[in-house]
Amino acid sequence: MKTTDVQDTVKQIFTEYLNANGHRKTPERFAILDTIYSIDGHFDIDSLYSLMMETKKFRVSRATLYNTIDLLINARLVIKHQFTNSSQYEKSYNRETHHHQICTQCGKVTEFQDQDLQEAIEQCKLSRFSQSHYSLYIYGLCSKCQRANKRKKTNNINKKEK
Amino acid sequence: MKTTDVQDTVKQIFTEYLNANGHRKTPERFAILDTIYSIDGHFDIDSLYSLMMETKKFRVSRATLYNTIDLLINARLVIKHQFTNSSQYEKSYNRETHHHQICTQCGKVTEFQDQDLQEAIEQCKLSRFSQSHYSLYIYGLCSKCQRANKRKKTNNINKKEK
DNA sequence: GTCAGTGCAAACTTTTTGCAACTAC
DNA sequence: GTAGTTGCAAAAAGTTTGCACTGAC
Repeated sequence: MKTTDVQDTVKQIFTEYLNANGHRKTPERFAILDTIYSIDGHFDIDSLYSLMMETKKFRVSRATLYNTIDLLINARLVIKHQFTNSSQYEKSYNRETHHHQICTQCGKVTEFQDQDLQEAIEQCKLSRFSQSHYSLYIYGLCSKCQRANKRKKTNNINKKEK
Repeated sequence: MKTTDVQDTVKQIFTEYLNANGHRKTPERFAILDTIYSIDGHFDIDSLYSLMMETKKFRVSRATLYNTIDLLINARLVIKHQFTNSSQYEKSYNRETHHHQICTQCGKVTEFQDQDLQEAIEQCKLSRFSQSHYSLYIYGLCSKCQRANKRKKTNNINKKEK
């Protein structure tokens, strides 16, 4: 599916969602949806705010961003993550399911895919619970930080570390 | 393993960790460790603070709670979660590996176990990344909220909902 | 005695809320 | 016209920081 097709489709899904729930179709809401679906990967409220100013010259308040993102989450067009203190978001329509690996040292978040794992999680039967979506976060050290630590350890050969 | 054994063991692990990293063994730190290992399930800073006042009559500042919990996370005795805006913690030594299911409506967090799933995740080979721990959060509706929604839908049979 | 650790309060960051002005319907 | 939305600013909530005092070593 081309990017433009996705943009159109999500716009349509959002329109239907707004109609179905008696919400208004304001220009702010569609500008936000559009910007979000132009972003690859994760973003937070602040970077979304800046990006809208830069690319669309469209100024919306942070309050509206929070409000609209809530609607988009309910419409299943956006997923919210909380790796750190501030929330991160990402578009969710027409994206491959993926998992996240997070470096506990530098905080870098990388995505990866694993078909088997994905199936195992989706197959997982939960009693009295209707599964809608999930997040798998794997914590550890990225290769860069591993190397950095190895260097540090060699330099401080006397200093015992856990 | 009995609870008292666990308490003793984690105290020993923490002592070793503090020694190895040149930190002091203050009474605050051990009181916090002790209280945390008396809690079943998740807790946040505020409830830990209250609990220490109630049960141990031990008053520590929030700043110290944050500091000490960071040490405990590094010592691998505590795990941090961020389901919501505020961080939640849980003891991690001698606990069965478990996953979390979170109700997107009422926010209730339940734990469950699944041996196959656990193995699938641990086996998962990540290129250039050394896995230390992981979190699997499954979102959906708990049975209570499912029933509540069903009732609501029947009452508003005319109001179309997504 | 020294310096890491503590308590406190202030600062900071992120998110929510109240309200007047605006606009989609 | 009216009620849902928006922007703004203030408030709230959670966490971090600076600093003087304390106590583990």
